[in-house]
Order: sequence, then C-alpha cells, then structure tokens
Amino acid sequence: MKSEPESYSIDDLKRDRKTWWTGVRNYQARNFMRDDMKAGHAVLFYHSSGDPSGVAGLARISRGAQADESALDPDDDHYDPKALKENPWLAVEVQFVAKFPKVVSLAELKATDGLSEMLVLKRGQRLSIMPVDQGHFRIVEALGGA
DNA sequence: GCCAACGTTGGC
DNA sequence: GCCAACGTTGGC
Repeated sequence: MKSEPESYSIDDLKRDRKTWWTGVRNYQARNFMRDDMKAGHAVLFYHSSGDPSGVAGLARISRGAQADESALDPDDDHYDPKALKENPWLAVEVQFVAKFPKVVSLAELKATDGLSEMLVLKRGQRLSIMPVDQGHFRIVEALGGA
C-alpha cells in the first residue's frame, strides 16, 4: 500500500495504531481491497515521493473492505461527486505492525535478486494498492530488518 | 519541473 | 465504440 509520507507516513500509522485507508479512487485498487484484502493479511507500507521512496515498514489488514464514506463528503479531499451509494468506493482498516529501521529504498529493491518480478518495480505501475507475492514479501521483510 | 505511463471523460 | 484531450501518479 502506497502513501506519500507528507500525506500519511508510517510514523502517522504508528501513532494512530490503526487507520481506515480511505481515498482510493481507482477501480483496480478498489477491487484488490474488495476481493483480496482480508483481516489478518500482511501489508508492505510504501512511501512514494519519499526521501527515499521505498518500503517504510509493515502493517496488517485489521478489517476488510467497507464503504468509504469520504467519497460522499463534499468537504473531503477525495470527494467524488459521481460516487454512488449502490456502488461505493471502499476502504480497509490498516493496523501498524513495524517501522523498518531504515526505508528499503526503491533502488535497493531494484538491486535485489528475486524481486525483478515484483509488481511495484514493473514499468508503468502506478496503482496505490497492489498484491505482493509471498516470496517477495519475505525478501523485503528481511531487507527491512524489523 | 519534466515526462512517461497510465486512467477518465466526453464529443462524435 | 473510437479516440483526443485532459488529469494523475510518481520517479527522476
């Protein structure tokens, strides 16, 4: 799961302990939340446009997808005037697990054997949420040293 | 700030 | 359904 640290960082999640991951307005990302992200699943927390960009820590899905009410709130940054109650945007609840001592940078990910097929490293991949292979997850977790 | 690689919108 | 224009993401 990607977030710009200036917007919401691993430190913010550590402070909050858990948070509803609202504001996702991409259908593919929404479908990942709906179909593939269940309570208990492990998450890599990625800082995009960070210094450096990379995986900043670990989290866990604490509650599966529910309607993201922020889409219906005109005062919310991610308000979607076309959002429908019958076909809502979704959010999952994410729980803090660990902050890596040092961000596993994008450059480090690219340089690591066994991660070449990781989706976040694929060309043109901009989704804010994507599935991670179990093998890739273990490698990144080990690099993070948490 | 630049720009590639998208996704979305809307005219036709 | 096509596709040009536009908006967004995110690395650099």
